[in-house]
Amino acid sequence: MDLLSDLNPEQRKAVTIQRGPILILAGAGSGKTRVITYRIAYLLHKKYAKPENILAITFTNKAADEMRTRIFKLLGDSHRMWIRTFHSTCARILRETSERIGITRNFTIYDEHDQLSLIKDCLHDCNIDTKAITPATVLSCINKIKQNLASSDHIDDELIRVLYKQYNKKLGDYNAVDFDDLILKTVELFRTDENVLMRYQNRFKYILVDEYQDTNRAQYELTKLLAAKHRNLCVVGDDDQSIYSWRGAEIKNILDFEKDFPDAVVIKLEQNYRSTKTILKAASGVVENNEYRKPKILWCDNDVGERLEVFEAVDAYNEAAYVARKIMELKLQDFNLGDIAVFYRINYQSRVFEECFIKYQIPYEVIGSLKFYERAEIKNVLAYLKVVTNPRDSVSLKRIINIPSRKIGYTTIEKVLSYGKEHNLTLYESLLQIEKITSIDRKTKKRIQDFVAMINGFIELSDTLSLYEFVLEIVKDSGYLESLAQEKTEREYIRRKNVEELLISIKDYAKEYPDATLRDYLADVSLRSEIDEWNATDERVNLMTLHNAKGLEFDIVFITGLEDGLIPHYKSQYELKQYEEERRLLYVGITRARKKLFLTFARQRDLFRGDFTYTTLSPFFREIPVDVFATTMESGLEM
DNA sequence: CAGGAGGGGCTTTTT
DNA sequence: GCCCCTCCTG
Repeated sequence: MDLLSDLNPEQRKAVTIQRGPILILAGAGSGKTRVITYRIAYLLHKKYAKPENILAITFTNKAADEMRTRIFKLLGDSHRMWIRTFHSTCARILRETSERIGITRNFTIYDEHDQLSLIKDCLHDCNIDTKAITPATVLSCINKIKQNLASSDHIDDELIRVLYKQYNKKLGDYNAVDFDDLILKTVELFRTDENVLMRYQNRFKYILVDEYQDTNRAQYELTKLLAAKHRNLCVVGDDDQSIYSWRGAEIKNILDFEKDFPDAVVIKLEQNYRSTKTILKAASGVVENNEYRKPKILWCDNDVGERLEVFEAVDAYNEAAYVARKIMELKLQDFNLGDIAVFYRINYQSRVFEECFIKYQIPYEVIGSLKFYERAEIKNVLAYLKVVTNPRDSVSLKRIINIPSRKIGYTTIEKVLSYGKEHNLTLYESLLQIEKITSIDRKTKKRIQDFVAMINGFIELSDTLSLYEFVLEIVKDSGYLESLAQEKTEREYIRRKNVEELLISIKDYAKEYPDATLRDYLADVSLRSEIDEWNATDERVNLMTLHNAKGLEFDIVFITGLEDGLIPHYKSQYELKQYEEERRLLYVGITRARKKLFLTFARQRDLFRGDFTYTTLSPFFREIPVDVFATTMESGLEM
């Protein structure tokens, strides 16, 4: 098979091992995606596996789409394989078997915003002041418990234990799950139902997990359960690129793989094909200072390349102007704007770059900050769809009952809710019995009855219309589109444009997946991230956080805001494990660059409007070997 | 009882 | 800049 000729000996070994557990420690730019795709192609080509026996897990939907495309190019077919993220894999498994865990196929997936609404309701129910404990704190505790597969009996904090139970009870009542539930409930299902587990074990004879260093406890457990029978588990990752511990990721999953599978074949990919020698030297200089890592040496055969340019800016505006000027120079040198990326630690930093790039007329794309599917107007439309598929979803129902304004306000909802609590009914069921609630006046009852009649009408329609026609019907009939059409303010205009954009995207979706139901659509969009939507083009500079940069590469990279308190972030300064993760974050950023790297920092930065602080240089900056820097610096940098 | 206007608080990273 | 809370009006 000639595809093996594209590979170096280590890569080839990883691709051709027929069975058993494999750990691939793949340094940055060492061709790990190539190894995974070629391995899948090889297994199928050699008839070791059928397409339906393959489960490949990626970190983002975008990575999954790319992998599918690559396999399609190699084999001419990529159907029946499962190439998905952990979350979308589990969503699908739960959909196929949901009745066994007490939810229906129509379950709603709650995002962080929905989770917070639910937690606020719980706090409200328990008469707890949000000043005593913030909803965000509760959310973070709940997520952690689920990510670590912790038992609720072992929660020390009484308050959290009560809230945790209440929160989960509500999710159950609403026929809804949160992100972490997708994994957690699948693990629980596999643990309790041997037949279901066996069905999936038999199906997935070969399992491949990418970015294994960023799996959490629940994902680890899920992987182990699925692979227990055939033991053809191939995990790929790099401990130096583990940057999601705050989301429950445990670096020890990759460090201890050989303990879990003593017969594992370990393959190290240490040749970097991406960057210049200079860039690699800078990256190594930084990451070598970490204590928690497997020792390794990344090397490359590429050119020495250009040295790193450093700029000390007066403030963030000066920093952005420098980046803009450099980008104009690069453009004159025939670089595509699409080959250029600007990275920063926090989304907030993107604003100054945006302002500046508009002024300099540099086309750009911001990836991540204001996520399309998290915009209020988009969530409103989706909430209508969620209520129609799952009327028990009270978070969505509450969201839309008065959007557009129907004069059904807070006090009325409270009355309906307390009636529901008394009679053990969901919000929707209570609305159906609105006649019986004596404390609500005639006029309000009429408004509610009209609303319920409208929703019921939508539910009936959902079977007869196509996905696109149906959504169009809803935004028109509900009066939502019209309410945005007033265009009194710039904001309302943008909102309407966004809703129209959503309609177009639904049309495209329906074209791509003609068989997809409303339920499929909702599951898909609930699990889509901003990076998934991003399409690299030649014409626009890419702006994103260091986290979003993982797995990507660009000719030219700017890493900005190299200041103490930003990289490392001030909240991660005090604990060594977090501190080292910040160092890895910088390492990830540096290793994205193929040809040229720019580092910038600002002497003062406005934390938020008008409040300036003087900064000091990032301690990580001093770890970069001095001889990789260009000698001609734009300012008198004190080293 | 609904809803708009105005004021104060806080911002890490995201499937 | 965004969200949430409060206060006031109709």
